[in-house]
Amino acid sequence: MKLDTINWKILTCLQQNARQSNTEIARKVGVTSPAVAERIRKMEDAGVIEGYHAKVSHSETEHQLKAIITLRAFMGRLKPFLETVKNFDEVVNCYRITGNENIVMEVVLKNQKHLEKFIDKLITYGETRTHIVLSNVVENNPIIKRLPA
Amino acid sequence: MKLDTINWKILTCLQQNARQSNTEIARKVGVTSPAVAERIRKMEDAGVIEGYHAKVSHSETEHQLKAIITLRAFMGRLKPFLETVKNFDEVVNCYRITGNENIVMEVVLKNQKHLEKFIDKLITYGETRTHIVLSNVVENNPIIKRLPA
DNA sequence: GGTGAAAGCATCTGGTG
DNA sequence: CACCAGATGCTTTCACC
Repeated sequence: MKLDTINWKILTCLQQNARQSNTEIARKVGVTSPAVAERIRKMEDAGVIEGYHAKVSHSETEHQLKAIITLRAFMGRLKPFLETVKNFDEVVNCYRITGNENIVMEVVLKNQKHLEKFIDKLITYGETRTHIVLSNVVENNPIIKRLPA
Repeated sequence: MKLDTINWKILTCLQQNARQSNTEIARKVGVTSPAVAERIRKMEDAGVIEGYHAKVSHSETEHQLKAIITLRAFMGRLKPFLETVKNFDEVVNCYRITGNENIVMEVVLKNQKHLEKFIDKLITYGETRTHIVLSNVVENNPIIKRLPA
């Protein structure tokens, strides 16, 4: 799908605050609200916009620990893991990757005991490496129109 | 902040689709829409809800490559990196972590040439390890009310 | 937390370049 | 074909219970 300047501006608005009204976006972008509504609908249909999600604080919901865990799956244990990981509430994001490890996960946990229990759950699938997150340097950086690389 | 069952239901709704109306949430949760509006406002003020963001497709915006890159900073180069990384458009998420590496980043790129250029930008800050993302196994798994660990 | 009135917004229609 | 302008029906917001 072709994205012109107006669509990029709309995307920028929606990435900043998805809950603002079409009218407000219309004012910022310089068109009328029906035009914004139609453009948004088309971008949704084309798959450019994949959804709108509230970001919920981990710390405010008693998940004090965040960690990056990599997994190097044992022979024949990758497939079972891929099916099971969807049911792990602790896993916020999980990617299959190239390299020495097969999997990298971003997990949120309540405390050290919770982390220990979670690593115990992984131990049958492969060898893990855990990195505790100290701080978020960049968080959900919006995609903006960029010049060709 | 104390989160009761109604607030957890509202959070679940907003994590699924942040752009639905309060009235619609009110119907699903079983209270009136002004009650929903007030609960949302309080959760925003308390920092439980950190924001609402449209999820924009990487592939549909010509960013065909996704990668996880870890960085082991050279002596005295971590601080300069932390200040610079905010300006790298390619970096969607960046965490400071414990362990052998100091930094893990999630980056989106247009193609291999773009990846090469990006790694060249990192080379003055430290030693990098790049893992190409093959697939998203779990993506933005919502936080739901969970029993104590 | 509910109710009801007023303001604001989304959506549909017809009309224009 | 995309946009604008105006009318209708929801939604949000506020005062009050």
